[in-house]
Amino acid sequence: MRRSIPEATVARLPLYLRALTELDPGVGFEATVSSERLAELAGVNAAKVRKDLSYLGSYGTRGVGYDVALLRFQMNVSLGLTGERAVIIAGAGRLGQALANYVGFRERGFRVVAMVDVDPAKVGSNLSGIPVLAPDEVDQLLAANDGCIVVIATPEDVAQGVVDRFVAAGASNILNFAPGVLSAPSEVMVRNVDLGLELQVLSFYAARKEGSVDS
Amino acid sequence: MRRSIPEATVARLPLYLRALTELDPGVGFEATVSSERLAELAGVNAAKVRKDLSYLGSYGTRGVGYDVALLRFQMNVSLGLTGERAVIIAGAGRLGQALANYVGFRERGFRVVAMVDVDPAKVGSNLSGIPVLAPDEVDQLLAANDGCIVVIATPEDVAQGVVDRFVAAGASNILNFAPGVLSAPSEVMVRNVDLGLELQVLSFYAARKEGSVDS
DNA sequence: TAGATTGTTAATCGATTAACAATC
DNA sequence: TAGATTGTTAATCGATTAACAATC
Repeated sequence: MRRSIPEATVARLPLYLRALTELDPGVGFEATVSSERLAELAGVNAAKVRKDLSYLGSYGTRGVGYDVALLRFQMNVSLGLTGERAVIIAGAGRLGQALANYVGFRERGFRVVAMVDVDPAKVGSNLSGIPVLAPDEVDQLLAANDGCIVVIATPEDVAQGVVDRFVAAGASNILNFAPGVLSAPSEVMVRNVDLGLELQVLSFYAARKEGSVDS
Repeated sequence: MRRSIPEATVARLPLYLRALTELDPGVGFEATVSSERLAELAGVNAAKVRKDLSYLGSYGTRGVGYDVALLRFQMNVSLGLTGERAVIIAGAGRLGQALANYVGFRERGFRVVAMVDVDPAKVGSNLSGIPVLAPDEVDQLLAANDGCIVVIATPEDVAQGVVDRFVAAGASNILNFAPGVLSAPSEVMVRNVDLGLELQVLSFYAARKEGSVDS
């Protein structure tokens, strides 16, 4: 029975992986790293690093530190990044296409295998080498890509319907770019990236700075 | 002396604004709303709603609820959304262009006034009606757009330099899409959206589901 | 052995939520 | 007045961090 890892910890694992990747560029460059140094690279507290890493197992050596290559490997295992992971993008509009071509995905071991769109003018074509499929091919697509991640890049008003369709086809990991609250069964992991919300939060702080000039 | 509002609360204000906007579609449709109902629409706890809203001031009436139109207006004031707010996008690549055309920004009162790029082939042109400027026009651009938000959509390796340049020109609110830890003076608000990180977090949960099948 | 650093416990902190007095 | 619902206090919860025993 595995302990469950706090979501806040999970969200920091990619930061540690990035730091480890920077430390491990060649052969025997920096063999070990302390929690202190790793914390500095990831921009967090050293105690937090040790606590987070202890959830993954005991990969450090007291008095020495963490073996960079080993920890990096284990981190990849924990994050399920040992092979290539398939990504399917719902919505082949501007955002969908930008995401499909985002090099940051490929660099991190993700492969966009298909886009799905309702537009008959797009279906059947290849956009930057990525095939565009019709919605009625979703079942087949999901069956062929076990453990894939579905990215929702459709207009807001159809997002819930699209999610329902993908969940029915077996999707269980969703990254949603459409604004608004989506509902999905609790065993389906949904992460939301709301670009408008991010701007509104920044607008709040911008307004605050303006406000404090006078009064 | 204003109380400072917790960041977690600030991040929820846009959710409340969205809910209020749904409730307020015409004249006298739903005049008031209870914290209970608002909580349901925003997908949070009712006590949290009341606590969050109390930071903005006392806009409710005991026994009655919140006046939808009034609260919506005050929310817009708090979020600095009473006028149009300028957005400047650094990087006119695929992601930058997708963001520049993202309708969700315009719908929420943001206006992309310019993109900035180093590519001489793009500088001076209009991409979807948005002018592309050269880096040496940044000072002028920032001076002309007080309280603007700068979006970093450049490659990772130049992001820090771009941030430094914009901060020197007076930018104080940054939405960063480049992976990695950016440094900026503490008075500059930086929010990070790391698309690769989001996928890695989902990959973690996907791996977990696979793992629990066997073993 | 002495110095360094992990892994973990215990203390601290902040955010969430329940409860309720205030009051419409 | 009775019922409803806010605004706020106090209790709870979980996450962060300091501290230190274990141990290389």
